[in-house]
Amino acid sequence: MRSDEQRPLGRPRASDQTQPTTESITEAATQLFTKNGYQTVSVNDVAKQCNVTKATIYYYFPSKAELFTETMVQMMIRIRKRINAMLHEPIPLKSRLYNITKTHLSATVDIDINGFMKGTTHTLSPEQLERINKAEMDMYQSIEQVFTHAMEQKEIREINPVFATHAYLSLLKVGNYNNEKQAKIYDSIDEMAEQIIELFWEGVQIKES
Amino acid sequence: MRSDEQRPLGRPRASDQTQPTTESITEAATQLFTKNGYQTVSVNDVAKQCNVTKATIYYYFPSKAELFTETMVQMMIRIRKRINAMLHEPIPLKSRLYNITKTHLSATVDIDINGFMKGTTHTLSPEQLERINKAEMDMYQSIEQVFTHAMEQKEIREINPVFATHAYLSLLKVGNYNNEKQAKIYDSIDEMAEQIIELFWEGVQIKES
Amino acid sequence: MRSDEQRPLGRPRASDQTQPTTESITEAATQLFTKNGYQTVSVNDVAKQCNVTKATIYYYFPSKAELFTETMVQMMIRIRKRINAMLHEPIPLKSRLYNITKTHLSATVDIDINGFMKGTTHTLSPEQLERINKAEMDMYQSIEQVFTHAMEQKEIREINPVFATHAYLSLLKVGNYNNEKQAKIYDSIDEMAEQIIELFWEGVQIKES
Amino acid sequence: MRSDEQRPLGRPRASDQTQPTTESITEAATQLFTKNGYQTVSVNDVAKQCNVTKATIYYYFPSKAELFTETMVQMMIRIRKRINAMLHEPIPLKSRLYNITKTHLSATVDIDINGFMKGTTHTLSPEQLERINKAEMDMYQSIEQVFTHAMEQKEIREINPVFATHAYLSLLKVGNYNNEKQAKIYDSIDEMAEQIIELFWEGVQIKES
DNA sequence: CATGAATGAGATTTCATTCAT
DNA sequence: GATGAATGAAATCTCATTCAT
Repeated sequence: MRSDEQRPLGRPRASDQTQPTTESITEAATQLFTKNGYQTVSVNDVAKQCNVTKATIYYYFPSKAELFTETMVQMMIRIRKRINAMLHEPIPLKSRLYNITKTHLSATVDIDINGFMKGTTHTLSPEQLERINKAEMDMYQSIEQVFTHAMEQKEIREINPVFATHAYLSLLKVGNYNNEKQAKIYDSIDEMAEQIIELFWEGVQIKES
Repeated sequence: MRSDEQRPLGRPRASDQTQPTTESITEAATQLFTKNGYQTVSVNDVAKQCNVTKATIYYYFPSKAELFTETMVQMMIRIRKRINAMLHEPIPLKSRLYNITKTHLSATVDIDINGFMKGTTHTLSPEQLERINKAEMDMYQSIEQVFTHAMEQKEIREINPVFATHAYLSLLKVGNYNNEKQAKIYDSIDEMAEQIIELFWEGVQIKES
Repeated sequence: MRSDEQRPLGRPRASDQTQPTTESITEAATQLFTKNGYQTVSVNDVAKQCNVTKATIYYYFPSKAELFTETMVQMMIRIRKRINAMLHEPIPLKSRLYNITKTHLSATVDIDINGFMKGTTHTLSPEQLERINKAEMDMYQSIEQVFTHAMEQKEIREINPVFATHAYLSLLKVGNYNNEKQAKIYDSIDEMAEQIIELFWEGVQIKES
Repeated sequence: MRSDEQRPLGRPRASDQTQPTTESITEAATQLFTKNGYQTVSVNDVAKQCNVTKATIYYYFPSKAELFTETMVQMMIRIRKRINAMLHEPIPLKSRLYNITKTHLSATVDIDINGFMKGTTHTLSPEQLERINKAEMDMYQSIEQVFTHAMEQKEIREINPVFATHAYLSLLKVGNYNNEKQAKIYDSIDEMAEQIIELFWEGVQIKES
């Protein structure tokens, strides 16, 4: 179809292979879904973004809902891994959180699950909702565990670890807000991260009486 | 569900009016949009919820986008007023925040603007986006002012008031999370509010050196 | 509703009365229908143009189709009268036709019945179509008679008078074309009229053998 | 009319294809639009006429306006070609015009552009209007050139060729009128054509003084 | 006399999905 | 493995029309 760029004969070299189709699709889907939400993004949008046709997507995924589910779950698994790695470095908890914060603020994808789940409840099957939910929970769990551990070590004060986790992640989103709106709160990611950690850390620190 | 109360053509008799139609529409729209987001909710959904037809909605609002915009703006104005009133009671800032938190957690509507704005950027006109944006900013501003004032009064530590505002509101959303998911973090709203305020307050308090 | 322009008390003076409502409606309708055709013009368009509401139009006319029919018929009656008057002045036929042509070219309304009747066949009732048809025929008839008479007087050659009529009116429309398109054929109405009559007259003249 | 030949989902089998779908669509559209005008004809009407669904039409044409534009332009190109061919046969101009007239009167499609353009100005984009306009102009141009040439050859008298063109086409439409109304002017197409050419030719002939 | 409120039917358009190739 | 062609269902929006006031 693109006759101007004739492909040479023979098996293409490995380096020429850019990416298996499934991956291009998932990648495009991740980007679009997290940015615009489930309803707004059409299967065609995803197809265009990765230069295939709608039908190709249906060759790999049985439905839009499934594509979304898979995409979301995979994304959360990736995020969990990334967080997990940083969560177990041999440095003080505050520093670990600081690093995670910085990494997250520089990442393009958003962690605001609730945001792009808006309005999927009626469309996704219970089983799919459950899978996403599980992935989300898993993502939180390692953080919760770290908080629980830190509490035992008296590194932080007595606090519901689930609450602490959500409070922390919630504050992370303030950083995302920073990116989207025209009026930035802080100029640099570093400063933003520092302020977030500062507030959170004071909030969960052991109170000196 | 429809045929039991088939409304006749033409103008309805004046007698049994309980609420002006515009209000029923806005009310239904607020509920649906905040719960499910812009794209998911169809004009027909709104119509059904308030027992009128699609056409009636288009009689009052020129387009879905405009209905959404109006609804969001009005909602934010209401929230701002409510917050504003509580923000200026003659009690310590921490108590005022606690009250706001409690009120907000018991309210049905959500403050997670970013959430239901997902995917509206392509659909709403720049002018509409701007209106919503302004209403959002206005909503934040009074909180910002209170923080600025509190800083001057040495009630809280030196901190960017915009950041403080967003951090506070972000933590509020942890409460909404509490409502939606099956696994509640805390059983009572009071406890939830206490924990939120506790964390936030420690985070912004003047540090004793 | 327009509080800035308070109407004085008492019965308004006769001169203040601008026009009976029916007439404003017919006038507006004539303008819009002839310019844009039946389907394109909504009842609301007509209402706006004459500063009343849709309901008012329905107070005077039972349906859009009827409004259209009435409007068209009245318009054709007016045109017929105008043509008729000029058709019986005591001057040579060629001059009479020239005058009619000039008058018609300066008039705003269009005589291209077929044009704005496009697509009304399915919408108008047979009876309404018939009324319009009759008015159209009546409009033509007086011209036909004049041609028949002229033939008897050997003022023009033997020719089917119905054909002559339509040929003449057809040529008239060339003038309307002149108005609408950007590239005018002739600058002045006079010149246009002259050329039309010249061509037509030569075409129907008695051939000198 | 629908249920007897319920077409299954998906791509149809290749075997029994008589005509590419695009062509069926354009054909149906040409017929309907020229007969009933833009506004009256719904996309569904076109779809039904060529036994596909609305969605299929939108698969090939991005909008109704575009379908209309394409249809009109293609039709005018076809007409132009047909006229052009006859316009350059090596016979006297009067005979060529006679042939064109006869052919046109037997054709089903109408040349009355203004007629089915009624009310499209507000709906079509300027670019679409421009395309149609250009096709129309192109259609006229070859006729104009022939008249200009004939004038130089003293085959016809001095006359504005644009005017002559429109006058000729206008007279052609008298023939269409003949077809539509119940009361025919002449019984046979041949006679109609003769009369039209007779009138026109006398009208543009060199005057013997 | 005139209008505001409401509706039913239908128009245009989008989109997830299917299927033969 | 990938795609072009086609569709059904639904969404947004328009409009002629009705009716109580």
